[in-house]
Amino acid sequence: MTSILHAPDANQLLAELPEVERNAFMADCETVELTFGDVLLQPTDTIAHVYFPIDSFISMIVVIDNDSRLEVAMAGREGMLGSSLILGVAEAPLLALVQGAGSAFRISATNFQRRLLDSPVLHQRLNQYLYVAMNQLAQSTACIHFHQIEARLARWLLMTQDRAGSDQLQLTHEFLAMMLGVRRAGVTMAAIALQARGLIGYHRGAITVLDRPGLIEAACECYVNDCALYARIMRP
Amino acid sequence: MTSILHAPDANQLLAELPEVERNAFMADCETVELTFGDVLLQPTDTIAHVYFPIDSFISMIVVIDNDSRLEVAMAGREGMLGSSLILGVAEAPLLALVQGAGSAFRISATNFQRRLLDSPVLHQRLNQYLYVAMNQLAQSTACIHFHQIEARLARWLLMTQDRAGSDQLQLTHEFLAMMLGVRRAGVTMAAIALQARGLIGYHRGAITVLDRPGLIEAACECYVNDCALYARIMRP
DNA sequence: TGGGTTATGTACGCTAGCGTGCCGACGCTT
DNA sequence: AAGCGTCGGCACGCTAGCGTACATAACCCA
Repeated sequence: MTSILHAPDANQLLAELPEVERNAFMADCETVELTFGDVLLQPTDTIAHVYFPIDSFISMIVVIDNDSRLEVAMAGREGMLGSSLILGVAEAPLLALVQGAGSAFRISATNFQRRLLDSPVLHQRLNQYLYVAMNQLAQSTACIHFHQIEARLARWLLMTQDRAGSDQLQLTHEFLAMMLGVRRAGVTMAAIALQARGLIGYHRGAITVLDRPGLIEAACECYVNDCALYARIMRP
Repeated sequence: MTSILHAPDANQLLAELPEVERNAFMADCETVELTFGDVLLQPTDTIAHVYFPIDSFISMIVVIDNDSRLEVAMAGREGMLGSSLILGVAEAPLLALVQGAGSAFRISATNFQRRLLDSPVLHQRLNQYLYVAMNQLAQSTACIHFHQIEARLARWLLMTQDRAGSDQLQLTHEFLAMMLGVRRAGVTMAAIALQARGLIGYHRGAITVLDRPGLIEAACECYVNDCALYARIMRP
């Protein structure tokens, strides 16, 4: 158990807990495989399980006006799905879609809430995560409003690369368009521009990050701001 | 004390607590007057006081790229300022600006945290509020991205009217432009359109809501969605 | 009463991104 | 090897909103 959690691909919310609490928590967890495209939660669903991704990652998406979609948050090994249960609310606010296949720890809602009560250290760490997520959500709102597609795409690819732990990403322009809330043709234009600058390469549903520092340069500052906020709050 | 809290203009997060908890909480509160334009918190400030508006209200604003601003949340008598302390994080994520002058209950950060520990009922209610605020923030992100200025302006006026408790609002187009993250001239166009439909009237910094149902019609659905969410979670 | 300040109306050219639709190229399947 | 579905490139006209700037009008104070 301990070995898994100390592995580079363990979930970061759990990995840094004191060993006693971690073992207790893990005893209630099972490891599940998530497949690309799985819908884990729909808005207003009752949350049955909480997920802690290991090498998978999940997109949280707002559905508005029946057919518009926009990704507003992402959870990979640095985060979790089902965070409203930390607040004691068992309702899902957003559409949760598996965006990167892989494994995750899963715990039932009732066991999760019991563990929260048992372990103030866990509770406090998850509260801090919630603060970070909320803050990032607010910053994202402004990012999505003010920044251009090309910079937003660059930021999105960086965030995805971090969570996928690979510089090869399986994504179509169509899918990216839904995430960013823009036209598919708009993504194509932005991708062409990034490719022309030698930052990425792509071919039929596979994007490769070629120049990560360059991509950070091309992205808006929101990417580094997000990273800095997480680091500041989660690793004091 | 009780009379104040049962008055129609008491803070709704506190008013519905059991009497014992409410009295204990109120003992640590003082009533303060907030003036239009006061900056109560800057991003990364340490939170010294938590505010529960009575007839005042506060805008929470993201500052990005040094000079762009965008309001992402509002707290009036239905809400509070300093909610990250509910999570045990004493850092302010956003710029908090007094947008409607009036009074508020104020409690020090340390007393607030003590009261949270003492009163699970209070803690739970504030957790629910945090869920609502987070959910509204996510919906707002999509609203700001997809909806047009005119509909967003209508929504914003309705939200402000609810919190001001008056159909007379003291606002310039300039100020509205900052809130909505658009040009002043864009606000003028939208205001002209709403006025032409007989929904509002205005004159040099004062806007009057003339036809509230019509304004709800003109606003995007986000307004009624927000109200419904608050009602569903906060008054079961 | 007059001069400055503030709020609003309006106009100009410009750009990002929209909705749509079509075409070609790739690659999987049979 | 042929056929079909998927993916990406591109082009069309269009719109919302931008940045900027200037003009009018109301109000405030001296």
